Amino acid sequence: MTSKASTPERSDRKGATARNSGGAADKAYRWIRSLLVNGSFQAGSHLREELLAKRLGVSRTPVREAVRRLAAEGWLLIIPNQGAYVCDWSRHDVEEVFALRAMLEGYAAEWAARNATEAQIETLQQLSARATSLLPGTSAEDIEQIAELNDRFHKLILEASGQRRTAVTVTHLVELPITLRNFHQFTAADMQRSVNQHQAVVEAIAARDAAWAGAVMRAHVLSGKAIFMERIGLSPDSAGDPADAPADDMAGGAVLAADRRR
Amino acid sequence: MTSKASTPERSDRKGATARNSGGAADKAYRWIRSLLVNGSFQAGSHLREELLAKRLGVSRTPVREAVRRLAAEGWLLIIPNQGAYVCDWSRHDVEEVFALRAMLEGYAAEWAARNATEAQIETLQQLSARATSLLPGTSAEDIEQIAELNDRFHKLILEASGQRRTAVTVTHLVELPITLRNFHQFTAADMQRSVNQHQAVVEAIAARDAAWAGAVMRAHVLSGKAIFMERIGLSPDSAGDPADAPADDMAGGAVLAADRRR
DNA sequence: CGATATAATATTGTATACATAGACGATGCA
DNA sequence: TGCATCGTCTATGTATACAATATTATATCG
Repeated sequence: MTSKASTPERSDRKGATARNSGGAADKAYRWIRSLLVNGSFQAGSHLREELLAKRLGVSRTPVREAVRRLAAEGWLLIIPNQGAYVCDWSRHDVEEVFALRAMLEGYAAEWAARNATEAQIETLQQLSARATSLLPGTSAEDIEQIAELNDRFHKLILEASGQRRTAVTVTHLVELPITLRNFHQFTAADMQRSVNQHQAVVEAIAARDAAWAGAVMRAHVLSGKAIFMERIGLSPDSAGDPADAPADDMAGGAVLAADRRR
Repeated sequence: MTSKASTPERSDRKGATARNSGGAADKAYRWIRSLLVNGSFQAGSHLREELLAKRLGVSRTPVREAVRRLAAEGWLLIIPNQGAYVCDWSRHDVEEVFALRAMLEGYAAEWAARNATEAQIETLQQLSARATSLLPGTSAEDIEQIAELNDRFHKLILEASGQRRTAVTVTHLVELPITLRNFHQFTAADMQRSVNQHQAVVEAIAARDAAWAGAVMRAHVLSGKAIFMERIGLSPDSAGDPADAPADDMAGGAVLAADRRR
């Protein structure tokens, strides 16, 4: 390892992060993913390459690439010679994702406590403070703002941890349940608690206490899971799925997924 | 979730596992991956689609798909409009991978202790026993056999855990460092220890003791890390990378990665 | 001689055409 | 009616052709 060969030095000019170019494939990727996040596709529906391509004004080739990528990230299930299907989420899947997030983000927080620069810690404090200042946060814009700050907070911790592979895995995991989360809102009490927990995470990292930071972060994620489950209409530990409104006909995208079969 | 729509019921006929078809794309995927595992490519080298395609006797299209998939799994780094480069592995990367494996495989072992069927436990015991019987295992075939049993053991635990997303993540993580591991052999003592640890894992699972199973598995993975680091020529906790023989010209495949640049 | 601009070349990205495999429906038969 | 087989048809899989972009070599200017 660490060969002397002419590696592009990794995160060079366009950087590893900058897979986001202006290409048609990336355009297709972002578009389809946004539809998945919106819930515009019914779970289990069959995505047809040509339909997507025509709708986007590109050929099947970049669409194929986007679809494969989304499948690798867990959004779609590809069956050979048959195509891509939108994954549906069992209660068990959701639980697994939160458990993984707790482990991995906890791990990242531990390393952030060790590796974060002073500037990064400063930024974390600012993000946390700004969220606090918005706090009662009943209006829609406030909620949007807090959610944005929340995202940046978590992303910065992943970055500060210096654990790259962990970061990309978590990023994929985090985005998946958004599909469902978007249909519900957090109560003021939930947000209060979340913001407080962020504050605690910052304290632990600033104190360079890895174990503390990890523990607080794990608690934070699992607390989020409880809220999530409740909002979804599932009690945090019972089975079954009562009242599972699929939130249909949104953005008119569902038509793309029209499935022949009954 | 759990929609009533006509999902292909997930792991149906060809199953989610059976992305391994006879298609050219899968053929290309397996071939390129085997070269990566063998270390036939020098780290940092540029993979040209047309070369790979010609060598395999297929067109660029399936090769492209395979390359993108390998990039998603962490083998390659794709830079837009520039192509795919073989990732090189820093000491830090290797450590992160083992840390993740310890977490995730430990988690899987916990769930295997809860969820494994009696038949699965029986199989685990058999795998462990067969490895024990091969034990001094000095010959090349013995080592090969033990490695094979080892793989099946770990895979079965992942399967028995019922944690699907964890399983696929781990599978990707596990395969990555093989690149380097293949160039070295475990000592008899190492294998003895590994086999013993497997035995302990089986015991814990058979006892349905999740905490125990998780702890033993985590210890097992981290023990493997120590062996790995030593074999690679890195002391388990010091920095620097002395004696980094790239093990060139293997299987004649390195020619594929001939890089113009100096 | 060195640096910069520019042309030539090579490689990736996208579109289109063709091949192949699975799905759906019709037909024949028990 | 129920079931199996066959044919058609749709969607995916692969190959090829073309376009756009990056890299390398060359030439020109300071």
